[in-house]
Amino acid sequence: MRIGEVAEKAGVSVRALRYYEEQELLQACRSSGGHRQYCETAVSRVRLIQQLYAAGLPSRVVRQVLPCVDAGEAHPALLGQLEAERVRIDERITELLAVRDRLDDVIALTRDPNADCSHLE
Amino acid sequence: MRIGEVAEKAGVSVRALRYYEEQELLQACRSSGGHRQYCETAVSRVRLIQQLYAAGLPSRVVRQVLPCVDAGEAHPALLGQLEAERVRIDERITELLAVRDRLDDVIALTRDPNADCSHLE
DNA sequence: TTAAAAGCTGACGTCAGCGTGAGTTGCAAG
DNA sequence: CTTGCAACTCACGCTGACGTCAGCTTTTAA
Repeated sequence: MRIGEVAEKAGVSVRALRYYEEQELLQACRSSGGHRQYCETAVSRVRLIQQLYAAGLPSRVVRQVLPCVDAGEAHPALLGQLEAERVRIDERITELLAVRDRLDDVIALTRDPNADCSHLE
Repeated sequence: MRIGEVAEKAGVSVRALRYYEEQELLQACRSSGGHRQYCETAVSRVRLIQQLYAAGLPSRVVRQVLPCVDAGEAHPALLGQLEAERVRIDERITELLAVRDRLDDVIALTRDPNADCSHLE
């Protein structure tokens, strides 16, 4: 596949794909003319990268995590970092749930002034 | 309270508090010499601001949302935006849960090669 | 009273994840 | 062959939430 097709299927920009390669997150071989050639798994790989970004991981961490997801295992040193990231993600989830509840209260109160407001303050 | 005390209690930098004031997220009256004076509620307000930032809201949205949380209600126009933000937060939570499960699988496999790997690929 | 600590106001620096030209080349269709 | 889109490589720009340094003033502890 060529870069434009991967970009469209994965829902990201061409620029983003070049950036991922620069960050060593996504490999591509080259045609004789220097054009990038992606294999079929590239699309799901890009989706995974996006997911990890969405989880707040910076690219240097993504770069370390990706091979582990591929291999299904991690070096002991990395394992600690993975667990730390897991904790951070868990904290993010907890925060997001709290904020969501708070937003829900505001929305509910706006619609019905007698609604329960257990999460406010 | 003075700015240093608020910063310490809320666990943010002094610079951040000045930035919040600049963004009109946090008010402070001034002493005769020009030093900021915060009321007691400032600390929890800062925590709320941090929470909203953590939810991915940019400061212009936080600026709109804060009075609604205070009042427990929102203007109709804003209500739509709040609901949109709620949806976005919900999506983030779903993504984070997926990534967490994936990380869990890698961690589990690393510790025990026979573990279940239902979330990988 | 005086020195240290804490605050003040600019204003520039940073970092990540791309966006956005500019100028050049590859490649498939007519 | 040539046309025209798609890709290529620099390389600078942008945005947001602060960090940080400079130079000066206020407050507080000794």
